[in-house]
Amino acid sequence: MSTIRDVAEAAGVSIATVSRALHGLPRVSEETRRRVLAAAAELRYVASPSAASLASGQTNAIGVVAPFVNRWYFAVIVHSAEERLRKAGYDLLLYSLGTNAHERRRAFAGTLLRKRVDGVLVLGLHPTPEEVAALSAVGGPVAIVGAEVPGWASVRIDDEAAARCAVRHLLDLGHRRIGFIGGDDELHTAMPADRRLGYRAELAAAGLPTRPELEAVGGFTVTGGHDAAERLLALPERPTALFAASDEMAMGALQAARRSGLRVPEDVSVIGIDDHEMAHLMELTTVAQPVVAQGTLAAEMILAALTEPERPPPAVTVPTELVVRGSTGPPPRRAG
Amino acid sequence: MSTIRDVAEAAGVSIATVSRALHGLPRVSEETRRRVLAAAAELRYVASPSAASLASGQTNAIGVVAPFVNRWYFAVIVHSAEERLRKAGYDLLLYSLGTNAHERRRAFAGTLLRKRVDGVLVLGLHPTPEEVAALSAVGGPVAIVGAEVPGWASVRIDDEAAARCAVRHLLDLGHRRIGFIGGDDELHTAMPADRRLGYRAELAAAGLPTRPELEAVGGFTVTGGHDAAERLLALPERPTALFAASDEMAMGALQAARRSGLRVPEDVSVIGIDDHEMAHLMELTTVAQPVVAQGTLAAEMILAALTEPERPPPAVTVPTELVVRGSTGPPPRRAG
DNA sequence: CTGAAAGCGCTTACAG
DNA sequence: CTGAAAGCGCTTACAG
Repeated sequence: MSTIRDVAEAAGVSIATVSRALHGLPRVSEETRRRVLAAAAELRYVASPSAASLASGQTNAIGVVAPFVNRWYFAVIVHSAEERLRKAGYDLLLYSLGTNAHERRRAFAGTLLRKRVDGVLVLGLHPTPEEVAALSAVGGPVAIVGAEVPGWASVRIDDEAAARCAVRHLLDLGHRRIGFIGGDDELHTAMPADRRLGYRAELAAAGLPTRPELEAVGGFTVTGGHDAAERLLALPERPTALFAASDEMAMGALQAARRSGLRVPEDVSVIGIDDHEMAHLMELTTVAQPVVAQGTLAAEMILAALTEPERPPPAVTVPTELVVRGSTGPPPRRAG
Repeated sequence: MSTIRDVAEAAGVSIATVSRALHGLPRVSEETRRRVLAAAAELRYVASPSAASLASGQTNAIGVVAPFVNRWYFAVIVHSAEERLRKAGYDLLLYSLGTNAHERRRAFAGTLLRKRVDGVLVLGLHPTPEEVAALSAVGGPVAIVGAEVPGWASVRIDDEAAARCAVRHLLDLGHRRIGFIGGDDELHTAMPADRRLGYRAELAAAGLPTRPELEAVGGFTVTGGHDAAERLLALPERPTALFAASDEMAMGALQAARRSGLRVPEDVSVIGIDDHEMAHLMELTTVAQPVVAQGTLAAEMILAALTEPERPPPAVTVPTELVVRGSTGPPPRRAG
């Protein structure tokens, strides 16, 4: 492994000049720059990131903190953010916390990230005020996807509006008994109450009461959605439609309906949020959100903050859109 | 941000002693160690990874090179590998190459990874001999998932055997006209010819000829699988069963069949490979592979190689298993 | 335009 | 058990 010293010798200049030439800094003659680049290429020189970081105070790496990467939404965001950051010359350090409270604490306390990254991207987590303070103390800019945090750059959808849009679609079709499958609000791991609030608000706007027995917990997983739907569909007064706070839960609901011998949408309608890559396949009606764009945008927010630290961090809300497919229709006659 | 010097002063010792105490090295008195740990905690000291790397020659980071992270198989492996590596104190640097040949070259040339990681995990790629040589020159141990490379640790399934198992299942049910949906062998991005070879071999073993018109390219995506199936199902002599080299392509095939007005499995059977998390949901028969386990195992292989560099790298083949669900059945009467 | 030198914050023989 | 010192490989004022 060659070092900057080897390159300097080969090019017949000092290491300072090598550093300048390689970084494209001014005040290096074209002739010298050429010699240095040739020598570096010849020796297959790659600068040591550790040494460069130590000397410059920059790591050229961004940390991504997410609860999972093995779930569609997070995987897509990580992928698109990585692509954007790589293009700007940054590495991506992955911190997937799982449901491990200990890891979560370590990550947010800064133990994991301090002195290691120039900025942080937080995905799908609602940090507590203490966590926000701790992560902010890490030093670099922070951007968050899926929530809004004062002082941080953020990009997200309007969760309440998305939920209202879904419920309105069902109301427009004539449904009046609409079940809700939400996440587990205890965990603070994903958008918490907003989608539930939207569900209730839209019902209220239509003059319909909120019925606790129509709300179930699906934990944002396919299986959780299935089980929640199973319970809702076994109710004496069966709902004619189910609104799930994510497509994965909605897919589970689709399966539960089929297994209960119910036809979709003739007997029961199902709608989700996301526009998961499989939603099309399953003919699932959903409120689509731009996932790739959110990852790219968040990455760009960090890059911008790195360049212009004094700019106030932007808080962007990206639009959602109702995508009607085959899983929603009018309620069955006898129920309507 | 406090440095080791601050801790040394607070504890009244030298920085050398602080370093030893913090690393749990011997030859530090209990009393001193306690003082150092207390001072470090008090100051919220976190060692600079850059400085530590520069001085020790170790980065405590592992690079993961994969074509995608936004596909189920890769996302699951990255997640499980990260979990295992984190536990051992290693960071995970993500390099998702996409289909970008330029990025692929950079990654394998070592430009991206040299001096940056202690080891490399390669996922779902079949590196060329030159790439193998280049990545090996990066220095640390390399483990690969999904292929076997001389000199590298590896974990994978027997792709040919898995394919034969799937085809045998269809043959046992009585199918004789079996279509194949494979990846794009040009790309070298995933398991290339092995699953196709298994398909042909099992047909041959049953005394059936290989028919080019029954083989289609699905590119390992849902959409690609859909389109490939559409073409196969439009054949004058329609196949009674489709074997897709991945579950995602099989799911696309399921949809294509449905759209063509064909019932599954009454009119056409469909089988995949993977046991994707949605396979259960779609009642898809498949040859299951242990994905989480492969990620964990590969991570452990790297950790082991880091500890005992002289040990010859292991090459492990993990077992697959036929999971029969609702998407396969006997061929329709008139065709059998 | 170029170089000598200080310094980034650690680890690690070496000496005691 | 502990410390002084060298050294890891860069970047960056500073001087010329």
